Amino acid sequence: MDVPLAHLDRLFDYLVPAEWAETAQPGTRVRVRFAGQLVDGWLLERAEASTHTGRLMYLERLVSPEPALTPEIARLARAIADRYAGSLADVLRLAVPPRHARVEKEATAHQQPHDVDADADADAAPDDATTAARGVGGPSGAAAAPGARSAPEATGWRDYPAGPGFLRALADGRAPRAVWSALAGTDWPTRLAEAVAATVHGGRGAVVVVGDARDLARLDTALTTQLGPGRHVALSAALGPAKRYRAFLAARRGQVPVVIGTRAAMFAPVPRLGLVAIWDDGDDLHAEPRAPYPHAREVLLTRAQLGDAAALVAGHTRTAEAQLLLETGWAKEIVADRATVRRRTPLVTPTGDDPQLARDPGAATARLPSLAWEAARAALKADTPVLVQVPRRGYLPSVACADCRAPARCPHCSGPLALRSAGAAPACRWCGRVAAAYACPHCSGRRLRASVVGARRTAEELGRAFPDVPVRTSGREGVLDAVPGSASLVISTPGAEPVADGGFGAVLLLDAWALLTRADLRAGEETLRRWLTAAALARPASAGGRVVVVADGSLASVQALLRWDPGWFAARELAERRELGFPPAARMASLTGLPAAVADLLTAARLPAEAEVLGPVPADADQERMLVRVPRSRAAGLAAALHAAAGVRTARRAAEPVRIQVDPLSLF
DNA sequence: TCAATCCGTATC
DNA sequence: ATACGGATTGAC
Repeated sequence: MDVPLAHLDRLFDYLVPAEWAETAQPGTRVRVRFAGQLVDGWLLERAEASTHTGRLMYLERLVSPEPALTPEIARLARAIADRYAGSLADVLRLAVPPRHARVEKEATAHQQPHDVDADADADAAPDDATTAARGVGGPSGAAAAPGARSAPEATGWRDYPAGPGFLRALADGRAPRAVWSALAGTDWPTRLAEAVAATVHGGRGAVVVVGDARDLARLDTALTTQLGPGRHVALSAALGPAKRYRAFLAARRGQVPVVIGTRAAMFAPVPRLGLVAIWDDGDDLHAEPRAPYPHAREVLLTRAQLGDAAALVAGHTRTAEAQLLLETGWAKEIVADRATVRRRTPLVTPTGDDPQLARDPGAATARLPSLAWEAARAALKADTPVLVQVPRRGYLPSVACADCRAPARCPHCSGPLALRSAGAAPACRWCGRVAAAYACPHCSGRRLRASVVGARRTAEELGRAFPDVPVRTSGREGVLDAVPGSASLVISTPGAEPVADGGFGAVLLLDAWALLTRADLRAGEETLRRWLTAAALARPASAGGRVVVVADGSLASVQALLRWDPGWFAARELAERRELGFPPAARMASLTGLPAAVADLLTAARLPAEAEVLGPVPADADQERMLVRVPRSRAAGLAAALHAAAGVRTARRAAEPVRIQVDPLSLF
């Protein structure tokens, strides 16, 4: 029932008019009269009789006989609603794209026998399914359709001792679960495509989720190579309603065994799901911003669990959540041995942003320590491109002492000082106090400089330093996909780094301090993720690849980068979160709303005995935020209690909403 | 004692 | 939003 009220999050019985006795199947969309109004709903089950004692109403309308909601996804949606203290209706809105009647009709044509004329609208590929398969789960379903290529030799997985075994298990129809730490320079789209191909070869389907459109395009290409055309569809919110529903239907109807996409694809139905995979699960794009705010990794892992499918959590880095999967024994790691890691990784060197280096005559610009400058010069001289990672524009520029370069910290709370606008006095990003008369505690200097400057300015400075070299930028406006393997400077914000033909000769990671001082539980993890993602684009050390990170070498994130050991960092991170009682070691929920409303919800909630209520934490405007923490063993109880309490409030018509987020991405 | 009205609550 | 049941009120 498409009503947002928490206390109505349950099933309601209706009579099915005789004329729809056959067509009104589970999974179809219906319209019903509910409390006097016409509302949309899903037909979830057919039954002989109802336990409802009151009078039953008839279905008002069968919107379409298309069973868009499969039993697997219905069950998954209920599980995700329960996990995130949300309503089934909210999850279903995320899970099933809006119906597009014309697409539904036109796509029916594709199910007619012999209607496999791919040329009719070849430009729509790969959205269009063109295989001969009909129906889901039949003995000659799409996954085993004739014409499937034999499983390709997935040699790239041999770099990892557990890799070939994982692929064999996929092909054999088993359900292995793994956390994969991809090697630097690896062609990860091809590795993922190989895993998918092995699954498809074994007669099953797969769902793969990546963070953004660029990653999706790369995976799309790799899959077409591995599986041939027409064996998969790409789903993303960017497609637009018609294409999106067409791709969705192709998967739902079993015309393709594989769905790839951004998080919009995490609920995509595929016939006989055999594998779910997520690339770069630390990317915050995987967190759904709409209620109940499910994370793609959690949705996919729940699917694997419920459907007895294999799972692959992949990335250059490793999140604390992935580490927890390993430490609980739920998944096994796929990592290369140390010798292979060393052979594939660039040489990583930290360099402090200290005054000695800055005064070095070799340092041609104020921002670039000499070591970074040397690495760039050497790479350009070898006619290889240089990648410079700079913080995204729009970040508040943090400030440092202009004399000794020590980060300027708030005298009251030690938070980072930032310039809100040029010329204004710096203010603390944590407590908001304005530091009007700042004096550096190290050298008593009174002058401050912005330690984070926009990408444009960096590009200008570097361009001046290397006048004969082309400078390209990749960022918000204008993302580069790839650059040639010849000498050039590429200035990029995190996440927008292009790949370079043959790899970058040098990668410079600037302004680490801006990333590391973010007031966030995940700051360290996120910093390492961005560094490894950029550094993985460099050539191996043996081919001259160098990475210079402008940060203090004693920091854990820097250490992890130097050693190229994301597993070590993740274990450390998880241990720390265990100690502090933070997710994923504990389960947390945040409640955001007007103080009275939040208090009201907490009063109504019958929280598990172990629950701790923390806060309030500052939130927007007049809102406040409370955190509730329970041990992982009480996670289900916490979600149930919060959902029930939300139900009590909606039943009472409490006007002021409270946003409930389980495992919110940021806690502070 | 009974009907008209009000209020809270469920919504098949 | 609307409909229903139970409680409340006021008139006989």
